[in-house]
Amino acid sequence: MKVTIYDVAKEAGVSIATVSKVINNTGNMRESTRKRVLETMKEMNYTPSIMASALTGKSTQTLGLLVPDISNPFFAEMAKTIEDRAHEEGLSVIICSTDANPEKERKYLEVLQQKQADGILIASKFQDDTLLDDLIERNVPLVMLTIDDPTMNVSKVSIDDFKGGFIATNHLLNQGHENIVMIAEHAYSSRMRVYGYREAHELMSRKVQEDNIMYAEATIEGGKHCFEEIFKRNDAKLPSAIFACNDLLAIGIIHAAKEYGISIPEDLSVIGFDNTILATTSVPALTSVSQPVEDMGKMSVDLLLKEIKAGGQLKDRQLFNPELIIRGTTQAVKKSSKA
Amino acid sequence: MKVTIYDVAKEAGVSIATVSKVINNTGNMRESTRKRVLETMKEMNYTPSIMASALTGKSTQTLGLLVPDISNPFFAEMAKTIEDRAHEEGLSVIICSTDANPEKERKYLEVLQQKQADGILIASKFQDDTLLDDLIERNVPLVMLTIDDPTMNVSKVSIDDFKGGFIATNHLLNQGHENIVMIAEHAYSSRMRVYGYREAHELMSRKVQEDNIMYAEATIEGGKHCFEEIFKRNDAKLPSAIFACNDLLAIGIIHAAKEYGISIPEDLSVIGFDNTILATTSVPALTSVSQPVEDMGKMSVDLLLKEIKAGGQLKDRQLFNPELIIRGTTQAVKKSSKA
DNA sequence: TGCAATATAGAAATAGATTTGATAAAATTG
DNA sequence: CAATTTTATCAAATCTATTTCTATATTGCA
Repeated sequence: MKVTIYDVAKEAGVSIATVSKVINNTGNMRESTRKRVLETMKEMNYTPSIMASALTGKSTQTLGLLVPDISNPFFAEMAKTIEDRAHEEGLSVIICSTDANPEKERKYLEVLQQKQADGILIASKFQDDTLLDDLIERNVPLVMLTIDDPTMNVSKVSIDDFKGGFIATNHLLNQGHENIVMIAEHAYSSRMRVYGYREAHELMSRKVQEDNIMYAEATIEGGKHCFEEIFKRNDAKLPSAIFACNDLLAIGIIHAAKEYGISIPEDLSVIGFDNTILATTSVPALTSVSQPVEDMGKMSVDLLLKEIKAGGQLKDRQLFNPELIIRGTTQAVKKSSKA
Repeated sequence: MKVTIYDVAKEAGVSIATVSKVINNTGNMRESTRKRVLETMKEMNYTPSIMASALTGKSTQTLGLLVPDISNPFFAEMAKTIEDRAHEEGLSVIICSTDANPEKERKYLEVLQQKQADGILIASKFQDDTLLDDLIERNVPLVMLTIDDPTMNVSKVSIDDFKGGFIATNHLLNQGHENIVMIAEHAYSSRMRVYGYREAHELMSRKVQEDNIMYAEATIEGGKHCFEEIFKRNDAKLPSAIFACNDLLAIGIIHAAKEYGISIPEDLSVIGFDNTILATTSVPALTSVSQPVEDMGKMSVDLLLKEIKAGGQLKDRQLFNPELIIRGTTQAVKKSSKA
């Protein structure tokens, strides 16, 4: 069987209390004793049982990560950096895809608490905010990732979504596009990106056509549907550019456009968001607003660790800079068509 | 504080032993008692502590999943289906990306055992096979996923890689390609795919040029490097088709080809493997050998569950069928060039 | 009715740690 | 050198379950 603290104690000729102190580096102790115990532990290849230690209220060395969908490359890439950083610190990560399903949200949160996760990283919007409020109230260490919702009083790591929406729209406007459709998700980040979209118009004294702001699910299919809906509108009003709130949507747009015989970027410019691997692999390569995934993932773990130490009292906020990566799906409007 | 078994026992007016029996549905008991305890548990919103229960040797309701890299869309998609299935069964999944790093392999396995994972899904090759041998010897419930290595005496879920290699190569040969480069990974699955590649040649009485079988890391960069290496060869010997062992490599090939002014599929046919989202989003869409990711993920969890019940003694083997999805990156050789 | 057989419930041991309070040993002080 | 303080160690309680064994209570059958 597994070596326990009792075995070590017996072998080293001390009590289990002494061994425990050596493990946790607490209390006073003769240097010779500490050394002897340490050696015995090594010799016997002893590792403390996390279960037993967790039972007494100690940490489980486990984090929870809630994402909408791990098969979305953006979250997969994010998960990778989080996992890397966590493992560096000796923590494991339990990943949960909520699928924007309130029932799953509830259940996963329950499971994570039952498993006594030391802290939870939330990169998924919650249908039911009261679940989060409950966590906050009970001081569960929490960091919200990519969700900079000011109504939530927790630590947050995200990009400046307002700026993200602004630079994308601004780029299109500067290229001469006048009719720009924006496709948003039903998520907090999108709200701010929409404001950025508005601000860009405002600064150039352009009026926003309200029906140019559409909403869709963050999937390729969602993008296709949107395109079809746009296409069904009055042909005269067809946009010359579409700004999608993530790469999946943008890819969907591109696919649908191809089916409809509309060439990109000649007839239609497209901008995505997140700058995932999909943006680099699509042809033409997708212009996209990049989030510094690695920095954000690393920061979110570091922040959560601090939060855990502070007992969920910290409430920090880290804002990163989005960056527009210009590739092949955007193009200036030809003067002829403008005139 | 949290409600414990003691609280429930006191409230229901029974001993903790009785409550435990109700929880685990063991032992005999008056129906009225069982009902009363059940009601009290519900009223008090009691959930048993997994830590305490794990301490006595019970399950932790946790699985480990080892993949080479969760940010590779193939494994992300696989992880999603595994996670879904596991959660249906009330299990959480700890995901670990080994990055083909022996040090990480060792550490992650150690962590999973320390956390008393009920079972481990391995979808990552191991540099150090002795680590796995050790697990097998100690009857740790194990399922190898996408790795049908006959030297390993464990449960396995994979596709028929031989067939996968065969149908891809066969398709190219039938299209009139005579000089087909195959890019493999250093993984067991690739070995079998290479045999399939050979068999396809054999059946058509074609000789395999040994230097047409190349090896690379499963990344876009790896694909690019390969292409450059091929290109550096004698121009006269340039292949008319490349069969890559995964989509990332194929995408890398396509990118590099573009840089070198070689058009696909006119000048060069490309086949990928895994049929990930990348295959559908690339332009032209990538012809790829599809693995039934959902079925495989689900099956691997089900198998692992059985394995757990059987105490790691089962040793089942499930082989799925690969399917060639023909898209836009493959094309028959023009007769003129053949003649 | 009496005794064996069975059903029901609980006391106590156990799992592997942490932590507190007590005690013994060593060091310090007057 | 005795009295006091400090240091080093351990016994025992605790955390929240599971499980075995024991003690009643109930039932069945002669």
